[in-house]
Amino acid sequence: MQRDTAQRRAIRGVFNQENRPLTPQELLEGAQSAVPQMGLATVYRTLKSLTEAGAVMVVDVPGEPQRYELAGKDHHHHFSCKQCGRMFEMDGCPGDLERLVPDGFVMEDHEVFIYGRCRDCR
Amino acid sequence: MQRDTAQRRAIRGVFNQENRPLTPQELLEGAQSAVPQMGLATVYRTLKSLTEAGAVMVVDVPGEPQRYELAGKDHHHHFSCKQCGRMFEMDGCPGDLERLVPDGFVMEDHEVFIYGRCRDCR
DNA sequence: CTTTTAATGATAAATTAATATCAATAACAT
DNA sequence: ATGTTATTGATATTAATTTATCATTAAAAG
Repeated sequence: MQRDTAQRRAIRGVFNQENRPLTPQELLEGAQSAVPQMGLATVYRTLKSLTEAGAVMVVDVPGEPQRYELAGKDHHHHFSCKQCGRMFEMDGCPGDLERLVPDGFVMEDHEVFIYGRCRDCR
Repeated sequence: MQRDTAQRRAIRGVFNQENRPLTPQELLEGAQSAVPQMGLATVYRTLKSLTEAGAVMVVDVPGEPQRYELAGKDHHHHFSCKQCGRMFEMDGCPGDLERLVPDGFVMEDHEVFIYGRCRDCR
């Protein structure tokens, strides 16, 4: 059976506290305030099981390692701070992307990334 | 001095012919129809010098290796075909992305990726 | 045609991210 | 409290991409 460990509680805690897409490294550092000896392998293992269980989603970011965020959110996009490197969620959607699609091409999905300075860094 | 070689002509030829963001592997395969013995190192070396010269730009794609495209084009975004894996350019821009940005955040840049089927694959 | 040396091809090495290994630890059913 | 075994931490390994090495080739200047 699946066991309830301090490490997993810590990782879920970081997701709930930060509420933004996190890298395995960010999760490790965040979880280490609760479980200082935690290793990176545990983060990856926990991410794998949470992803398979449908509790978290992978976010592929251009030019960066994968990030993970809690599943079940409304459709949204992401803001990446050029200064602190953190990624944030933005509600909503540009809409009307269909007009960008060349003739004969079929749109099935889309991603929007905005880059700049976050509230703390500007 | 910089020498004019068959390899460099072949790589520039692939850029001009395809007119879309290409991976080093795609460039290698395309250039090998002109210079069959070309190696991947030559592609990377040529990309580095073309990038430093400002003739090509890096395109970071979510979850994929870097691609390269000719510099100096009008502002545009990219379409990625889920079937053949090729990436295409799309003129234009959604516009009005500012309304997505959270209060206190400053937008400096943006990227839009559309995923689906290209004309050849649908 | 020679000479000089930038460029190439083949391959090793470096990077970075993610997974596998395995002895030690700790959840939890009894 | 005890035994079983899922989980962990440390580290090795794999995988994917990019860069470095170096003997050989060939561009172009004289």
